[in-house]
Parts: sequence; structure tokens; C-alpha cells
Amino acid sequence: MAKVILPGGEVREARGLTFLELLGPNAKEAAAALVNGEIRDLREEVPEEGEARILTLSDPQALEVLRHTAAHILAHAVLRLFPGTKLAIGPAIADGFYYDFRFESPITHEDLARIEEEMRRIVAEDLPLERVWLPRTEAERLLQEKGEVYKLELLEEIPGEKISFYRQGEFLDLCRGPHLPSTGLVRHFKLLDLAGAYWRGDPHRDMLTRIYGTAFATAQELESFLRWREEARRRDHRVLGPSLDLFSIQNETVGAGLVLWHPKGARIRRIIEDFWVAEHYKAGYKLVYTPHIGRSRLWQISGHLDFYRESMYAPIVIEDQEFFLKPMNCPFHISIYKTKTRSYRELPIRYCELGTVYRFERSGVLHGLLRVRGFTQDDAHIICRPDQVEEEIKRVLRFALHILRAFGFTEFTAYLSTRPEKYIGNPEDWERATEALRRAAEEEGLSYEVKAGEGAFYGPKIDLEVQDSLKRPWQLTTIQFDFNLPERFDMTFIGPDGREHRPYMIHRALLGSLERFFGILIEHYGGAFPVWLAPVQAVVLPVSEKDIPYAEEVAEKLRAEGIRAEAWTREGKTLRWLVREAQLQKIPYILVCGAREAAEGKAALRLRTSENLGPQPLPEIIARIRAADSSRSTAL
RNA sequence: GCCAGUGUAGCUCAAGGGGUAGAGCAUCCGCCUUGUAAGCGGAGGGUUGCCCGUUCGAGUCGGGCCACUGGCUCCA
Repeated sequence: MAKVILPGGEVREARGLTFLELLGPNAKEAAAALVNGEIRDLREEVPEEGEARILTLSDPQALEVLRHTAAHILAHAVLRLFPGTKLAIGPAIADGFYYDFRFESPITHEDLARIEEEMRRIVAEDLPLERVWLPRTEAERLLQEKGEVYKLELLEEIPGEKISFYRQGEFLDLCRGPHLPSTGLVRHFKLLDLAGAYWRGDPHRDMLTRIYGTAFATAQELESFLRWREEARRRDHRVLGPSLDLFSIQNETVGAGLVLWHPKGARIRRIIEDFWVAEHYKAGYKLVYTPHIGRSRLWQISGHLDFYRESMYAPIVIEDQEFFLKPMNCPFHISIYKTKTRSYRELPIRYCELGTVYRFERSGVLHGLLRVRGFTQDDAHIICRPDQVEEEIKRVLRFALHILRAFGFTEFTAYLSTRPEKYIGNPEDWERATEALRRAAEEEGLSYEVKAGEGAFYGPKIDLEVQDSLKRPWQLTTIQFDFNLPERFDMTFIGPDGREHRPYMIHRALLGSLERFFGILIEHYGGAFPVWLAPVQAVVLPVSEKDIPYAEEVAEKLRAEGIRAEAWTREGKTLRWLVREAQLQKIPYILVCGAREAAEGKAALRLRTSENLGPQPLPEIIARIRAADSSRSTAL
């Protein structure tokens, strides 16, 4: 006899019944059953023995089932509205679900509303979802009859003779399940997007139409998800960038994927760079500068021309010599290393550079600041002895976390990518490097995931992913071993034994690229930068034109204290207008100066949060702003 | 690169199923002298992404290109 734990905690014993029968009229919110850690249909029979737990809709584990069923409802609705549409796959994903279709003629966003309406009808019909097992031959015949070419392909890969289908009303779909017992339980869902997707992610195969949607157990969860989505849209750096006058990208004239940093964006970048450089010097790095182009010989040695050429800009020919825009900084850093014979005593050498590189990215993948063609890597190459590897890796990782925390990131996940099938170098080096990465992650208390075989051919790596204020993941830091370039460039150092040895080389970028990182920062802070990064920290507003001289005096005093302050003295603008403008610019401090303040050497302080603190003595305001600046916190 | 959608003033958007482009904000010029999220009036601003075609006539219809958006793919 199996024990079945009901949602309320009550335990029942049963035999020969399905879960649904066991539950009877109490089945209302029941979604699935958890049997030995596996999620099963409620229409299945209670197992002979062991333990089972009934999951309700509000169980996190049931969410995937709910969404998978929602995907079926989507496909069902599509087939009702667009007969002849071919079905591909329809899984649950992190934020919802999708289904891939091949429509006979294109559909548009307007069709989504119709499809959603039809889905609601299917939900209202409360159709039972029943599992149907068909013998392989019959399954094949059935799918052939329907012309479901994609399903037939999937079928080929399914082992066994009994093939699982699910039926709801007139809709029957090849599917491994599990599913909710009935369509009526999918109450809170919404279709979100329409996109193209290749069949099996292969660009040589059919392009399908993917419909994205999401579903939740409760209306509140759906609503808060949609609000979150709306908030993310509002924070889009491509919207905030121009409206805060931070940067622009002008593809018709300047070029796609090439970023113009406006004065305010440049101010922020400079602060980031100054911080970055200062911290690197403190951490024992040596800053270098290298050119934007290099002769083809260099890129031949590095192998870029052989393996990376399609991502490089076409050569520039001068005096019969070919030069290439650099896609990476490493060959230059290595060239500096090689200017003389290096002793083991010199190592480790840590070269760092904010190096601007150019890579040809296909136009379809360009995306604001996040995916561009010209960008500045916060790059470094660490060249060290084998016995220093572990210590160096720990240092880099610790350093990376230190830098990222300064920018307000507190949640990290590490991904350790290990040796792929095709690799270069010897397995012992790989082993040593991989273990160093692993131990460093463990020592820093990072939760990490191993991506087996996902390393580049030239070395293992560890990537750090941060979560922004909206809990969205961004991969920033990458720390990567390279067993290839030291070979290619024949990098050596003289050991204590007087012989030449091959050093280890580690590539690393902490922020990734300044462009991408800036885009992420804009979204992370929603444009409201903490004081230390704010391009304008304080704005001084005169109440009327008579107060302009005092406003200018106040701004001057703040600037003398190293505060980035401006007096806004435009004629013909009311205080109301100026305050609104300052708020929209998300300037942290607004200092209102009128006759009353001038008389007492004060300014009325209003914060970006709209909090109005009234007149304050200037020294107090200055101290407050300076404290907020040096703390690097978001507090005002 | 691929699929779908979109492209009108600096920005956000209008112009019934072809009839010769309009509003708000911004800009400029005045007036107002302002006390914490838009004071008032006026003016300028467009080869409707580009090219070709259909038509008496194209922002609107057709074809090609370009760009962007959402994805997919790529990221030695």
C-alpha cells in the first residue's frame, strides 16, 4: 500500500485508484503527484508501494506542469484557428512557455489576441487531459496522416514501442508529459511575444514561428510578473540612454554597433575607468596601452587569421602591408612580454588594459550597448609559473568580486567550463588549471555550476554571472586559461634551473566591456545612478532670475569641494519646470535657492526620491553629498 | 545571416479601404519674475528610411535594398 500525502498534510493509503479518484471532490487545486521525486499525472494510478505527495497549483514544482499544459492549450487554440499548422515543440521555460509552429501563412501580433481568446475558451471548456499510449507503428501512421513532420522526427528519437500522447478534446499531441488533469486549471496566463526560431536551433533547417507566453498559479503572480516585465521595459538602456543624454548609436552615419559616449555617459565611464585603474595598480597589475591595428603577421602567429577571421574587420593595406583592427588585446600584451628574456623571479606579470577592440558582429545580433562592434574590454593577461597558478586564480576571483560589489552587485553564480572534446595542450595542464578554478570558487564561497566540456579549445574557464536589481542574470567576468597562445608565440621564462620554461597565461575581463557594462548599469540602477557614479550629483535651482547669482555661488562652492554640481540659470523657466526637469534627469540632489536661503547661507535640499528636507546649511549639504559619494552606496 | 514585425519633424505619435502631411513635447523669438514634477503666446522645422514600379495622382498599393525591434543562430 502506498502512502499518499494530501495537500493539507493528511495521509491516506490506497490501492487500485488513480490519484484523482483518491482525491475525489478535494481535487480542486491539485495539479500533479510527486512519486519518488518524479512528477506524475493525477490520472495515474497510485503506486503499489512507497510514498506519493499531491502537488497543488501553488507548489513551485507544479508550475512547470502548469506551463507545459498551457503550451498544449496554445497549440490546441492555434490548430482550431489555423488548421494545417504544423507543430514542433512546446516546452515550459524559466519565465513561461513557448510553442514552435509552422504556419501556412504568417501571423502577426494581432493574431495573438485571437489565439489567447481561443485559449480562454479551451480553459472554460475544462477539457480533461488524458494520456494515450499508442504502439509505435500506429503513432507513426497517425503523425504521417496529419503531416506532422516535426513530430515524426521527434518520434524517431523516442525509444520504446509504446509512445505517449496527450489528448484534450479533439487535440492530440505527442508528449511525454506530465500534465494537469484538466485545461480548466490553467486560469492565469498571457501570450507575450512572437518570434522566429529554427527547428532544433539549426540555422540550416526550417524557420518556425515561436509564440511565447507565461502562466502562473494565481492572478497576483501573473500580474506581478507582467509588472516586472513592464519595469524592465521602462529601464531599457536604449530608452534611458538617449533620454538621459548618455550615449547614442547612429547607424546610418557613424555605423551600427559603434557607440558615441555623450558628456554625461563619458563622465560615468571616466569614473569607472579611474576606479578600475586605481584598483588594478593596488592589486599589482601593470597598465599598458597598445595600438588599434596590427600587422597581419601578428594575427597569423596568434592564429586569429586562421580561426577568427570572419569576425574581424577587413584588412587595411598601407605600403603593401596588411593591417587588421584588433579583435583582442592578447597578442599585443604577449608582444610586450616577449621584448626581453624573463626570469622566473619576475613572474607573475599582470598586464592590464582598457583595450578597445573591433569585432564584426552580424547585424541581427546588435543590441544597444549590450552587443556592439567596437568596445573596450577591461582586459588583463596574467603570465605566471605553474606553481603560481592556484594563488593567481584565487586573487583574480577575489578581485573580480571586489570590483563587482563596488557597483552594487551582490548575487553571483559561477560557471566552470571544463575540457571540450577538441582541445589543445596536455591533459595535466588542463587538470591543474581546472582544479585551481574550482578551488578558488569554493574558497570564495561561490555557488558554481560545472559546464562539462564547455571550455574553449585552448583552456578551461570560470565565468561569473551577476543578478541585477530586477534579478536578471548577466554574465560579466570571465577568467580563462590559454594553453594555445604561449605555444604559438613561444613565450618562455628562465627557471631556477637555468632552462627555458613555458609560462601559464590567463585572460580575464571583469566587467566584460565598458559598453556592455554601462548598459547593464543603466538598467540595474534604472538610470538613477548612485552618487559616486552620477554624472551630475547636484543641481542648484534659483527660485527666480533675481536668485541666479546666489545659485551660481552655491554651485561654485560645491564644485570647489569636488562635487559635480551645476546651476541651472535658464531664463523664462519656472521653479516647477526646473524641479521637474531635475527629477527626470534623476539628479540625486536638488538645491533650491531663493531669497530666504541666500540670507542665511543655506539651500533647500530636495532628494531624487522627492523627499524635501527644507533649508540646510551649505556645509551640511556638502558633507552629506561627500559621504554618499565616498560610500559608493545608493543612499542619498 | 534567418523568420516575423516596424520605419512619418530632434522625441512620442495622428493621417476611414490611394487625392498632395498634422498634434504634443523639444528648439527659436517674445511676454510672465516665478517657492519644489510642465506659466502663456508666436515662429521655424518633413524629398513620409532609400530606389524602382503601378496610377491622372502614393505616407497609403507592388518589388528590391537599408535600418531597427522581438527571437533564433553565432561568440576561435
